[in-house]
Amino acid sequence: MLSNASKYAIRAVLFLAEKSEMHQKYSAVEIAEALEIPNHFIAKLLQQLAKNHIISSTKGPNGGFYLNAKNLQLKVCDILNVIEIKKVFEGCFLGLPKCSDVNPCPVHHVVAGFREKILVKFEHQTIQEFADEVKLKGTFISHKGLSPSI
Amino acid sequence: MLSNASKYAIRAVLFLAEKSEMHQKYSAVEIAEALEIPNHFIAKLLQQLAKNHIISSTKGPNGGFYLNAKNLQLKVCDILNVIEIKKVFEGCFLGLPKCSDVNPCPVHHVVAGFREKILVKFEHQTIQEFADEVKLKGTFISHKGLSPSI
DNA sequence: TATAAAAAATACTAAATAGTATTATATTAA
DNA sequence: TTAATATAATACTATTTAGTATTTTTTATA
Ligand code: SF4
Ligand code: SF4
Repeated sequence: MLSNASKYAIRAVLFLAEKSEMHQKYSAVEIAEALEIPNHFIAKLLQQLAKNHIISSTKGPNGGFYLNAKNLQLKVCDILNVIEIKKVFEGCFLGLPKCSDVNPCPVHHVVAGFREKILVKFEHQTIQEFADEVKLKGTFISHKGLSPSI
Repeated sequence: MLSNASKYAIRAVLFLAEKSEMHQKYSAVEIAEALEIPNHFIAKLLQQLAKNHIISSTKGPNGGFYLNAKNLQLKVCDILNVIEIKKVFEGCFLGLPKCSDVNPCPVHHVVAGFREKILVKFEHQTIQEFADEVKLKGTFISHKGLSPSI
């Protein structure tokens, strides 16, 4: 549903959000290692995000990526709008035409309901809030030392 | 979420299910034209389905693809098991590790709920039932003459 | 001001998915 | 038994997504 690129980007931003209180910067390499994401791949994504002012960066020694106060108030879907080219929640789940509540397909209510809910989440929840929720609930964003559960 | 291949396959089977009362056979070309799907692509998918006994076929003049009574009692997910290589509903939506109800990610309940529901649909609803529901509710499975709504 | 650290930019390879073309085989019916 | 029709099989090309490598630019600091 989401591309690897989008998933990586979200996790990287969550990582930076979690660290944002310390006002420290993290290099692409550090982030890649922490999240076990391909080094150069995440670097490219971070650059795209920085270019679009979703995250912040400074070059040179002691430089790196970080989130400022403004970044933290952006929405989760702002990340997706940069990384995910094709709109994620568009297009028919079954490739059928003319979807509507009038002539719904057998999965209409399940799919439409899901899309509605996840979209509201992504459009309304700030990166800050998202990260806080992750922290509060003890969700792991790093695979390190964990065997995959799914 | 689903590949084009899976979507095409489902629509093709729905098409055959709808026609199954007439005990007529349809060539790959006819199906492709009716559903506006690439000719050779759907032919290949139909062959795979026939090989795995999800649909039936006969060669030669007046041959073609069709569904017998047994085919109609198969489940929708039987189609996906043939076409979709990687399991559709596995893997974390956000690429996070250790998903569970104990430490849920911010979209856990939305995603887990959706997966549960759609999986139940696909595993329990027969092709016959699926097609009947489509017919009853007037869902379009062909794009012909329709401008896309989404 | 030289050096090193890090982002930024560019260019590339690999793998997966999507789609096309060609040939072989089976079946029916004239 | 030959011709036509349709599936079946094989092999190919194109596009998208994923991932890698190399070079350039910026900047802190020694
Ligand atoms: S609800 Fe059904 S018809 Fe509508 S977009 Fe989703 S799968 Fe397609
Ligand atoms: S519920 Fe959340 S943590 Fe679990 S698989 Fe889905 S996205 Fe990942």
